[in-house]
Amino acid sequence: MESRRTRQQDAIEAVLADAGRPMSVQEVFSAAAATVPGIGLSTVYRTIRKLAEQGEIAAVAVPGQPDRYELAHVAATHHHHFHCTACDRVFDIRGCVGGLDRLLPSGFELHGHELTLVGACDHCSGT
Amino acid sequence: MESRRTRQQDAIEAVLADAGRPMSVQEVFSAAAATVPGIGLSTVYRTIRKLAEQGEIAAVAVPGQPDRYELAHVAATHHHHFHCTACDRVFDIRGCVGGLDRLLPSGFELHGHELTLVGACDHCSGT
DNA sequence: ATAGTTATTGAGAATTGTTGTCATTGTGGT
DNA sequence: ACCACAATGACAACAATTCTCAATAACTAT
Repeated sequence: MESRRTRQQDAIEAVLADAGRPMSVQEVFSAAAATVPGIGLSTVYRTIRKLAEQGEIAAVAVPGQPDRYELAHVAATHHHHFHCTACDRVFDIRGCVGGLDRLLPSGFELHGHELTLVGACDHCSGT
Repeated sequence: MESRRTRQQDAIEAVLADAGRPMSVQEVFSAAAATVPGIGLSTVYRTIRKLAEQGEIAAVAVPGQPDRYELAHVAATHHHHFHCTACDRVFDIRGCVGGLDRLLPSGFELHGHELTLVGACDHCSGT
């Protein structure tokens, strides 16, 4: 055999699929524990790392915080992120910026890009 | 007194000023040790954290890696970053994208943004 | 179904990155 | 030159992640 499907893996992928926003390992762990009580943190780390290596999920970095992860097919539907500095949550945003090639120094090869808007979300803004 | 200027702090700020690209704490530590032998890693962490809190330097996040830091006056000269996935270095890129407001969901407040291009640098690209 | 093989798990040890503690040092005011 | 105390450096403590390994459970072939 090469690979075995398990309850744990299904739960983790389901959590990421239902999330709608990038989640930290801890968040995935908590959510997955609801479906599979007693699931180990190691398993969540292991599975997320494997999925990331296989390109099934993408990592989203926020300064001073652990990475968040989201399904790659979501990431592929080109979009970006909004980081609320008040509640520290990250939201997905649709739409994209163009004309990035003109920013590229010569000799550099562009494979992708990541845009993060920073501010306050609807819940946290005074508005 | 409120604050005392020291050799260590000067060295750390000098390193960041001369760098020309965002540097990790370890990189700053190594570079500063050339000027101030025996400088402590704690001091570098402490100083960088203080500078970040004061807004003198800005943190740049890269998935799966420790944050990098760069002088805020550089960050203020609006620019963005290029992350070479081959050598894992981060470069500053001049220029900026506009029209971000149209990406913003209603109720959200935009304070800033961070764009990271991903690919291979001139040194690592096959070109 | 049943049993055998082995990929996967969960618990905890080990690593790595970062912050906290505290006696000692050295800056800046007098 | 002296003094008060902010800053340092060594190391402990903590946090996030990876590694290790015996026990478990998914798949295969009977």
